[in-house]
Amino acid sequence: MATIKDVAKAAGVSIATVSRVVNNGPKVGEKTRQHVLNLMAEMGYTPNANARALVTQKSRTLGVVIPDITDPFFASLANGVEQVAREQNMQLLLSTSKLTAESELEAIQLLEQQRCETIVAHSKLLDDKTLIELCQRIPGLILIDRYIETISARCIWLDNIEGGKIAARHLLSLGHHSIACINSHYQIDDPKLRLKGFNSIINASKLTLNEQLVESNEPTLKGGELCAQAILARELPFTAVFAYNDAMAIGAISVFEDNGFRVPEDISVLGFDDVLLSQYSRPKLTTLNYPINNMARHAAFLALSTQGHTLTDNTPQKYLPSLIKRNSVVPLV
Amino acid sequence: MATIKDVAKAAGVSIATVSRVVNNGPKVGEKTRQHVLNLMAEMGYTPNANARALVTQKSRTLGVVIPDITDPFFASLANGVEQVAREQNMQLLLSTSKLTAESELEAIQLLEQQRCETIVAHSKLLDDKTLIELCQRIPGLILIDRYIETISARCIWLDNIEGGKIAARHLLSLGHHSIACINSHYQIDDPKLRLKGFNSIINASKLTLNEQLVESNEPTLKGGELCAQAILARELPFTAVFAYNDAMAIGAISVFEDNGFRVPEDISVLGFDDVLLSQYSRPKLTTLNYPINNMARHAAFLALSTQGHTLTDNTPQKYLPSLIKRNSVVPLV
DNA sequence: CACCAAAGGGTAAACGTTTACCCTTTTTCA
DNA sequence: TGAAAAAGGGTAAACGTTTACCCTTTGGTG
Repeated sequence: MATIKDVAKAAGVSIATVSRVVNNGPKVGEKTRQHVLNLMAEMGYTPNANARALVTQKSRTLGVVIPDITDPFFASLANGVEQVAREQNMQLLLSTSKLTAESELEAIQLLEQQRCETIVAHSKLLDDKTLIELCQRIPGLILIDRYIETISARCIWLDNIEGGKIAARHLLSLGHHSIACINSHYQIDDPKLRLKGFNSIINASKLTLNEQLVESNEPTLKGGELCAQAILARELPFTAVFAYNDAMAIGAISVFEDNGFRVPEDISVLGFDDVLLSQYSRPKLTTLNYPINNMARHAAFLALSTQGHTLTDNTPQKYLPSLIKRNSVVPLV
Repeated sequence: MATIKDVAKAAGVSIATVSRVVNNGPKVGEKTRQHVLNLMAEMGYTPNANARALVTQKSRTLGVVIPDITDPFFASLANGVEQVAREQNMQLLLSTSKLTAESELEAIQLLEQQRCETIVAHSKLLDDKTLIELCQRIPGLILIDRYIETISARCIWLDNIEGGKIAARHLLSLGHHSIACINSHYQIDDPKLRLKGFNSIINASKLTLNEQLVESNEPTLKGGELCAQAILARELPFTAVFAYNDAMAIGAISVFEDNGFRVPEDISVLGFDDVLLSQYSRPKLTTLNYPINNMARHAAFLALSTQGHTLTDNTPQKYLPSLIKRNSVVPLV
């Protein structure tokens, strides 16, 4: 592979000159510039980003850590960071973590080795202490979907409690009083917080959530199906369901319909996340929008500004989900 | 950020020794190793991947070019490459291209600059000539979802014609004779080839495809809806639909149902791609599986072997879609 | 015509590693 | 006991760039 030296030699100039034409620098005459440009094209010269990064101390690289690109939610997250990378003429380095603390740590460290100028990490399993240390050591590290008070300036998160409240208010306002909950059984805060918010509103209106109508499973289509079956098996009356996410909601809907219930006529189903899926389902899903793409963009910018690249605006780092009304939730008649 | 020199100085050894402990090299005594290890941890030392890449001439980096991570099909592609990266202890560099030739070229060049050891590129818009040149210059470049005869050894592609044939045979075998086609209007080969294969089987059984029942639009949910509306507007009888992809199929289904047709009872709908979506839809989609994840893995391995990393097996590089029977297609009664 | 500035371009150090080669100390074994 | 081999560790070049600093030529100004 041709290096700057090869080009310099071929052109009969110094490497400094070649470097200047590559970077559109000053101090190079028009004929020389053209001459060098021609030779570069001819020789197929491409600057070596590693060497550049080494000498300039800037990798022009943005890292992102997620568990799974295949999950539309995380794809959307990665997409947000990618957009910023593109706008800033940077590259996206993607590191995936398995669902273990060690794996998350490793993913972050790999990105650190690459000297990413900035890292947006979705870490649910690493403990606060480790994350705090990491943030101290890595200036451009931003945590997304996580809130740690000590380093809140480095966090971008969604208010899950408020999400649960919004859901409860909406269902209540439509006259639903017997509501089932289909939750994730993952050992992270999100499911607990959403249920907590939901419960608080239910209680505030002198109602109680029937424990028998709350089921947990993995946050997937299959998990949703299993929860729905379990709930149906109890043979208790209910008119609405608050699901942990859209995939579970869709799984539940299919079970309801297979059992002769119509959605939304017999049972209203409220999702969470507003992933693409929710627009493809029948009926189209009423859900809570999780502005993950915007949050990811924000995280990326924040990370850049931490490095002094851009000036930091002061948009609050706590986001709120918003209700998207489609067709899976209707008023109780 | 601490460098190897800092650690060496603190430990009172040479940088060579530190380098050896970092790389688990030989020629370093147990006490020295421990001593250095402790200091590294204490100082928060992390090796600089750029410097390493420069001196070893290996970036341990795998690049992938796709138009959009958010599209489940491409997410699956990226996922395949990512799996290989993980297995090989390498990093994934993701570069997205807009739907223009220049943008695709730029995305590849960006990855080339990073000296990715291999690049898996999904390029539909770049012309053959440019791609051939690129393959000549970049040893680890592999083209996925594209077939160019001159460089077929560098291509991994799906047999779209055969896909169309499989679809036609299946529908015909179930007794469907009046079949509508909902196609993509993108100016790439895939839609044409699928229709060509489809047509060839139809003709072979002395039937003809009614031109009035063929509609094209963008390969999305919306596009599928528009096609379905256009076809319905013609008021011609048909009992089955062959859609370009699952998204279009789902869009079409929703239009059919909104117009009082039941799927599959009144109209059978056959999709293509077998993305996650197809399992989430109601009815679950009968579709052709596009083994993109495997193809991407294969591409990544192929790219690595081109570099002499692994030995190349001789799996054929042309893949065939396979029929996945779910619930959107039934025999004509 | 002398002087100076501007324009064009070269030299070499530095970035953080790896590794071939060399040197010293310790161990092994005849 | 002595020599050779093994073990442990150091020196310095090289990877491909960028950039501060320096030098030479040209042209303009008084």
